[in-house]
Amino acid sequence: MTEDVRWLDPVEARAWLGYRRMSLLLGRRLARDLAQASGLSEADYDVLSNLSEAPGASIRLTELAVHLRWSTSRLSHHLTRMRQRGLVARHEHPSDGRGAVITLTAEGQRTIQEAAPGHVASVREHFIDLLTPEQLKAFGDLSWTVVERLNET
Amino acid sequence: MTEDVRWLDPVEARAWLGYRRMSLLLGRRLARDLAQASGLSEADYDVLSNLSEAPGASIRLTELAVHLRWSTSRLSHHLTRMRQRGLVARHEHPSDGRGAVITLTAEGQRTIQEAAPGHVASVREHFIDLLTPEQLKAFGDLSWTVVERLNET
DNA sequence: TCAGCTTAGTTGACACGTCATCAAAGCCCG
DNA sequence: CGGGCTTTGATGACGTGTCAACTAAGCTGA
Repeated sequence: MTEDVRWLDPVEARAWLGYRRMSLLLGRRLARDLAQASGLSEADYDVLSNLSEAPGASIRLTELAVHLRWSTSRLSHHLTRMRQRGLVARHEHPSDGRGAVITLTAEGQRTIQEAAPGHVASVREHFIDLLTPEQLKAFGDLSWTVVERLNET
Repeated sequence: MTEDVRWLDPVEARAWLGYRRMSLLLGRRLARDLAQASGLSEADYDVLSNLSEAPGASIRLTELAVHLRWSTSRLSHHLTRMRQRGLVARHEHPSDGRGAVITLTAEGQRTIQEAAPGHVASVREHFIDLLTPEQLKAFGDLSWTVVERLNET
């Protein structure tokens, strides 16, 4: 039982720790900004913005889950909470008796419209505007490489 | 009340969506791998590895929280759960009556040692080994730029 | 000394995400 | 048609992270 583990070299370790720390701090910060400004969580924001881009602000639950890369379980739980807050509504599907069609309520519509400018500003302040165009391009390439690999399995 | 929001241009939007998606998928995947291989969460792993690097595998709670960039509340909750599983122990501080000193138990020691090789392999498989040395360097620079900015406030 | 401020850590309530399990409806093929 | 397989979505249990409130101990200066 010999040790043949390839530990991370300094450059790799710096990148990995940088990722972990950025992820932790950036997520915390954006979540806080968003919650204080509009009472939404990042999850709420993602649901609402996806919904508002759907034709008719209306989408099948499973389809929304696919767009978000969420499990249907997660989405179902989350929609229950959002529905209780009046941000979304659930309707029966006209032809599929199992189906749930989700729509944006007027309040959900208003909430996302009011939240978006501040959220984009926050994303700019803490991420986008700190990077050069070259860095943004490189980061886009890199992140989608990782994502595509994860999508395979 | 005119709209002067600077929305994201295509390059920016690609980088931001790439980050969000990578964060979601990579976190989910690594958490799953780690949990299946060793029954640890990423949070557990971070606590144990920080603890094992501390002199005497022993550290003050607040100091550990600073290293991890966690709130003391989060750490206190988490240590309660980890202590119930026998991974860590809590002792009184010799000179500060308020103090909690955290140590790694033998089982915690063994668990982190067994978990580490697989976790590093997983990090390599889904992240590090997908990138060129230049990309790793660039990503390290970029992520620490973001982190340093977040540390300021 | 001791009153008031600060620091260490705990706790409870709540939102969140995962997994496993389930019921109901749709589908497909004999 | 009808029996099984699949798909949709809901649900309960559980571990996690946040915020606010709190206790207790240490510290500081009149």
